[in-house]
Amino acid sequence: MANAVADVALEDLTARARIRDAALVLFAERGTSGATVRDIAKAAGVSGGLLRHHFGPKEALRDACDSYVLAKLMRMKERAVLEGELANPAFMSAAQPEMLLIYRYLARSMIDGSPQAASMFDEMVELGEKWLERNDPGRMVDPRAYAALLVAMELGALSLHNQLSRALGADIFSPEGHLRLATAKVDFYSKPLLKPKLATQAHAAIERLRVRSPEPARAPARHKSARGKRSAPPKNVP
Amino acid sequence: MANAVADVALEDLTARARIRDAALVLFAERGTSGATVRDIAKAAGVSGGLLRHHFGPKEALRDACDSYVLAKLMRMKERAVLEGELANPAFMSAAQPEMLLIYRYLARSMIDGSPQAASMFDEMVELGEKWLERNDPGRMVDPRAYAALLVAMELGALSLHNQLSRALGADIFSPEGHLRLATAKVDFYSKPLLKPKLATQAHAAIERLRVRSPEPARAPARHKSARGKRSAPPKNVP
DNA sequence: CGCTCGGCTATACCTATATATAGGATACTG
DNA sequence: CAGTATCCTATATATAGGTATAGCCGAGCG
Repeated sequence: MANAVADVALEDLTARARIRDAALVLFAERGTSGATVRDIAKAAGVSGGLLRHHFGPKEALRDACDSYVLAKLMRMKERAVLEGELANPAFMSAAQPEMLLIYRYLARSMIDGSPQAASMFDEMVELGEKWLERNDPGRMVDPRAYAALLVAMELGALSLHNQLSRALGADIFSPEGHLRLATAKVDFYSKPLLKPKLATQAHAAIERLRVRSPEPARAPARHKSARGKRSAPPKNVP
Repeated sequence: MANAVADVALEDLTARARIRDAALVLFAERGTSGATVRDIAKAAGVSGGLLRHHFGPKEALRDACDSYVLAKLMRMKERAVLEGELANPAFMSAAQPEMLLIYRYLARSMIDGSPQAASMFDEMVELGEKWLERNDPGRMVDPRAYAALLVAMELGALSLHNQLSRALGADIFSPEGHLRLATAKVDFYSKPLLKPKLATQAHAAIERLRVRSPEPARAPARHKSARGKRSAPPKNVP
């Protein structure tokens, strides 16, 4: 558990800070419902009562963690305003270990879905959209959606760090695994999977769907699901 | 609540199937620890005892869901072998509503992390890697890592569907939201964020990090992080 | 009819967990 | 030194939730 930061060092020596740090770790690892206050207290080396004394009910502890992470992100944001860190594959290199924890917590809380997590997500989307508009004005057909997708994918991949690490054979938070992932990220962000021709085809296909009755695959009213080239008729499989 | 599929209609009328379907939904929504057997039983309209009668302990129910989803995916795989669905932004259009549920369950179980989820993830990575090798042989420097990242990002974005939907102002599983997301995906997969020059720079930077003893880019001399009982191996790196 | 058997409910546990309170120890202040 | 405010532990309480069991009921079958 990383102690927080130098400039709040004094407070971070307190039990309160230890509790918060332990909560960050366990919430990040197991989620809100998976982490128990007892385990958090034990991890922080204090009694459950003290935890309650400082933070009150579990949800309040959770909120405190959210606020802490939010503040951290704000500080980080002002340090590298709109530098395009989202798309910079080296941005994780720059992060201190405590920042990795922050990001893991962030990714997890996005899934659990607290109100603060929602606003953090939106904040990041906003940031990404502005960055897009500044660096590539008008290149994407829907910058907002693009930014949202970008953030969701980055955070989503992060929240799957366990699977990712196993598939890669190295913890993506270790130097080795991280470098390997960074390489893949550069490829990912520089070599388009869809070639222009395919892309225009795809856009056209989407446009066709958009114009048509916006009833994608669901059963259209009365008739059987006639549409769709692969409406699988009753095959009999157990 | 989508009943499973037409082609197993008979079995799906049974309470056992209703329980399984309800479990799929609740596990997908709240995760393993967040969903209670009581809630699942209530959602299925049966008693808790019957649930236990059919599936035994909670973990076994969870396993049954995993197996079910795995089987579904296998069937889907054989239907569209290596068709590149991962990278095909329209692949979700083709999916029936029940498939959406399957994917949501999949994404969630990746985070909770059962053994079966792990093998499913690996399977998808394998699939993606083969597809890469077939369609763009030798284009990516590390196809394995690339495929893993791709899968993690796709599934990760899916697992953040709540945030994504809110940021977009439309449920990404609704026709409207889905189309908007599909458009963004086409852009995402066709318009590289990193231009070639930047990409080579980034690759070079990573290479430098790889040879050197990994030293974080901006590591301001920080005084003792001594208190941490973190394992103190030679390389102190993010 | 009387029997069993599988699907099903109701209910009884018992542990884990969140919540709450009482009281001890320590430091700081007058 | 007395007092008190803060930090802290130990313990109690209520509830939730996973587990387990006893028994009902309707269908098939001799």
